[in-house]
Amino acid sequence: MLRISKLTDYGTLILTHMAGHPDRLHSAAGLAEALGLGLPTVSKVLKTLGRHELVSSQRGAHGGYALARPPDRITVADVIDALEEQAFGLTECSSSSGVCAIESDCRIRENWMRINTVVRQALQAVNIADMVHPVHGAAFPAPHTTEHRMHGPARSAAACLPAARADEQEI
Amino acid sequence: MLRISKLTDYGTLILTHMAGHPDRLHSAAGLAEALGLGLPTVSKVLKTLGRHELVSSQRGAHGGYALARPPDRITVADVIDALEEQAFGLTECSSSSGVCAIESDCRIRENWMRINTVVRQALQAVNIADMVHPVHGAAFPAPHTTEHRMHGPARSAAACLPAARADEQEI
DNA sequence: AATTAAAAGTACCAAAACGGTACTGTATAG
DNA sequence: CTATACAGTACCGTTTTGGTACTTTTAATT
Repeated sequence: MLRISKLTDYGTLILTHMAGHPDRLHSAAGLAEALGLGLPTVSKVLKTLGRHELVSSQRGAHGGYALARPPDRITVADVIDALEEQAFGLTECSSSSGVCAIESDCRIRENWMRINTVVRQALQAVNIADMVHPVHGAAFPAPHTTEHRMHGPARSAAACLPAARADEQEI
Repeated sequence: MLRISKLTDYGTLILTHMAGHPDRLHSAAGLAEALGLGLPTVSKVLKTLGRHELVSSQRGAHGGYALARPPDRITVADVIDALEEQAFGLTECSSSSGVCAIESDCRIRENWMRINTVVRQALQAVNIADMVHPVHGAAFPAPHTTEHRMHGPARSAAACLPAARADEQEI
């Protein structure tokens, strides 16, 4: 679908919130309350982010989470990498051998790799610190677009979109 | 998951094949055979592509499909737009009103819109004609990357990837 | 006109992914 | 030693996805 999962959206939301208050430690419960998300969900996201070393955790009473690095060193691509992995370590493609040999069209793969690289670079260019400040200048690359059919993450973003077809969240 | 759906992968595969033989009309059956895909699947993809005016169709005996425009005017973004739509015209976000009001964090939405724009531009920069020719020069923008963990579409692309974690297909 | 080739439309179903929740375990502060 | 808060695992309902079948419409050929 080329959409971003809700979990990823929550992740950016959470990290952005934490980046806005770098001083204190954030408990999962506190974040859940502040952002209007379910505690188990926030917990799950934070655990995953911790596993990928985007946040550090302090257990026990008065524990909580903090950003593992300065927010300008956590990119959107990092968040996606952490939260989109979900499951499967290898797939039918590597097991069921090559059915694609037909017609030598497999150079398309090379092209997709290029495309992915490009997209990835776009995502790497945006970091959490950028997200904290409302977009003002030309902070992001290439601002002028003609047709920007937007979409919007799930709760945070999409919840307040204008109208029909507002979801979809396709990039 | 930020992955591309198989249908979209098939779409680029089909269009690329057609672009390689611009002379003749292509029947769904012929394409299915040439690319090693199921006829119903190819049929479905072509119908959708037709609905979005990326291919034109000629019905009846000796009918078939042809590109609706020169391959260099069909971008990957076009293909994605056509094939990723699948279903839902509006979603919970527009119906269940705003739960996101909490904490004013909704400026994140604006940032996501920016990000999406950037990604979209990357996808708009690649067209079907680019896919026909094996990547040679710096045809695509920004080639040099450090970490390009690839993945790969489903049959065409991914089917011949190296090893573990080869799927995922995340962009 | 009949037949045949081929696209168009609709509907359906199994499998997988997503999103969310619960439960149990472990560490730390007071 | 108790309350707090993170860690891990497992589960389940819902939605998407991918694929198939069946019927209808259009056009060429004989």
